[in-house]
Amino acid sequence: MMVESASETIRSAPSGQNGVGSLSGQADGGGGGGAGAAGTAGGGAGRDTATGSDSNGEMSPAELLHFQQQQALQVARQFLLQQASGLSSPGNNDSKQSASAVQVPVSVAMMSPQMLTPQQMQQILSPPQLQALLQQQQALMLQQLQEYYKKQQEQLHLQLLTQQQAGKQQPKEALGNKQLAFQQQLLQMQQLQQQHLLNLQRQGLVSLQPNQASGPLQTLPQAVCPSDLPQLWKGEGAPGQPAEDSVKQEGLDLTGTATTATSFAAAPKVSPPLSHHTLPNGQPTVLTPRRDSSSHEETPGSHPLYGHGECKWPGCETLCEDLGQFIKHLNTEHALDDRSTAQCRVQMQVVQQLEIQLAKESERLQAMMAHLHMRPSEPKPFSQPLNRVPGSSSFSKVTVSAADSFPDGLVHPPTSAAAPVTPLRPPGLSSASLHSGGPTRRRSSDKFCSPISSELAQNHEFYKNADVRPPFTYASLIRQAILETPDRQLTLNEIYNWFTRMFAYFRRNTATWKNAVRHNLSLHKCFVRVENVKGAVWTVDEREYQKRRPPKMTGSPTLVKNMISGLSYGALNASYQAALAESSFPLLNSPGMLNPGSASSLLPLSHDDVGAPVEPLPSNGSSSPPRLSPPQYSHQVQVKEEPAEAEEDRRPGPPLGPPNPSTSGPPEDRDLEEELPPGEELS
DNA sequence: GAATTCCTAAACATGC
DNA sequence: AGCATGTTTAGGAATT
Repeated sequence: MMVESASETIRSAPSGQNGVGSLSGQADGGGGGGAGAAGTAGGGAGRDTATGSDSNGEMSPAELLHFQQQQALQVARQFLLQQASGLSSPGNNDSKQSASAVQVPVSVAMMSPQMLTPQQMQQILSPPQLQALLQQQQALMLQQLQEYYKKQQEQLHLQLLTQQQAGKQQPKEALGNKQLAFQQQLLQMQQLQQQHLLNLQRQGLVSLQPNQASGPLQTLPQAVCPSDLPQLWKGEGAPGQPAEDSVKQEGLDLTGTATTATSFAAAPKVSPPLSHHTLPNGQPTVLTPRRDSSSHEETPGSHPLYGHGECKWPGCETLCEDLGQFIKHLNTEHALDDRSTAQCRVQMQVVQQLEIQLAKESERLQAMMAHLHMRPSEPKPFSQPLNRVPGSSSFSKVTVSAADSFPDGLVHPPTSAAAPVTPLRPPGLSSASLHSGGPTRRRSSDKFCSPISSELAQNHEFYKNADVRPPFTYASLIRQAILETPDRQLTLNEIYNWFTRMFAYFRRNTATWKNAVRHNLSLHKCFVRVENVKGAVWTVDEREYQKRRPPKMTGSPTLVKNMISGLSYGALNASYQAALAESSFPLLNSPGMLNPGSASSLLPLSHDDVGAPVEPLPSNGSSSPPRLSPPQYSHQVQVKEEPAEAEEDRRPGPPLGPPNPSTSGPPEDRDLEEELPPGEELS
């Protein structure tokens, strides 16, 4: 009877899982995105008319972003095609051909609505290739724009001077407008760069790409918001419409353009780091083309912006009978003007978004593969993007450790009783399984409390950022939390904090797991409540904890099997959900599961990710953390082996700990623990 | 099928 | 009253 009502509430509670809810919410957004895709066609169809541009302008930011992302995907797709066919094509191509080959994707982005999924893309195209392409495109466009703006600035300056001297009646306004437009361009460009930088920062890219990040962009204070984009597109939606109009509309908030100009003038610094990349086909990056028309005019028989009798300029599908006509069209309609540059700018952002997305997905994929024991046949392709994107280091961390531990399977050799898992043990997860959620079982590591510390150490970043349920029992987690502190005692609230700090999973459904924590604290004898100066604290009675560990399961094949399968599914499920969410609406879902505390965690993470793989950093790592600082230390303890972890379990008191806990901590507890260590399963 | 473990939910008590 | 903290009970699920 009571069960009924209880089960009802239970049902309602879990079903309200935030993650799912948000995901579905975003899925709805995806529907909107689909509409945005439809808007692609609509925009293309209506492009000929001014109303078409207006309809474009009606797209919501979300739709627009989705739309742009689709464009970006097409970019990659196009590039794939080129890679597959174009590169091996007749030898009539010279470097120019390769140059144009690079530009094709950009310009063809709007072409076909159907496209490859990011996953498909990644399967075919190696991330470094795609990345090189994207970066090169950015560099190209950036450089073009920069040169253009420079010239414009000079011209404007000259004009301004001459006009001021000659007389100022009617030209004043026009000039003002133009200057305004120019300044607007600069500002927008700057904002775009800024946004890119922010994106990178959010993803942790910056820390690993000091070259790019060290540009003048950092000094820019404000970022462009997605809502700016519709305006942008609106402005360029109507080919015939002077771009100035669109610029005028938004020219009001122009301020401080002087600094804008100067900062922008320094922008070229951004491109050099990019320009060193070579094309996937080995051709060096082309830096010279200043206007697409000139650089392509010599292209024999084809033009990257021309295909199927249509102009492939984004948003333009003008029919051109032959190449000559197209060239004319290109020079007239898509000359180097505000509109074209604006379009270029948008495209640039699309590419940037794609780049970020690609990095994310690559990480995710590798994490998935790591969990599934599908060792990437070619780790190399992923290594680069991964290095570039330490941001979501949760995955890169797993990835890295996976790569390290896979070859030998010894990095984290089965410690103690958990040994049987060896053959199938997931790289980053030494002995436990992941659960996507719910009451599913089984938290293996509880049986072998020792592994949990190393487990956590190894996958600290993963658990911290991925919304994946840790494979440990509440009891073991609580114990771990307590033992991690120098004095091995925590208040309830501190335990809570430890949970939320260490596991993204516990950042939601707080009522549930907090209740469980309290329940466990009360239920298990191994947790002893001690009245302390600061109130009640909880300690671990190690003897009791050992006692309650049944010696079973040490080699149970079935359990191990279940464990593994559970892991695979759990990890896959969680990652997949996250991937779905993010891949579908990367621009829309920000605060998602990977983000909690992102700002605070990103910086150290990126750094760690770089060093983690090789860093031995054996014993001190997990045991030395000063109070309340586990996040900084733990995941580096990569190679910590059974002795280390056993030791840690035995005496979680860090090196620096012994002095104070010996006196401050609950005496009885300490005694117990120090006498007990031999009982650890390391035997 | 029983025993055990773990998880989740909930009711209740207590103190601030 | 509201909240945090503890305690206890109950039931479901998985495993042995």
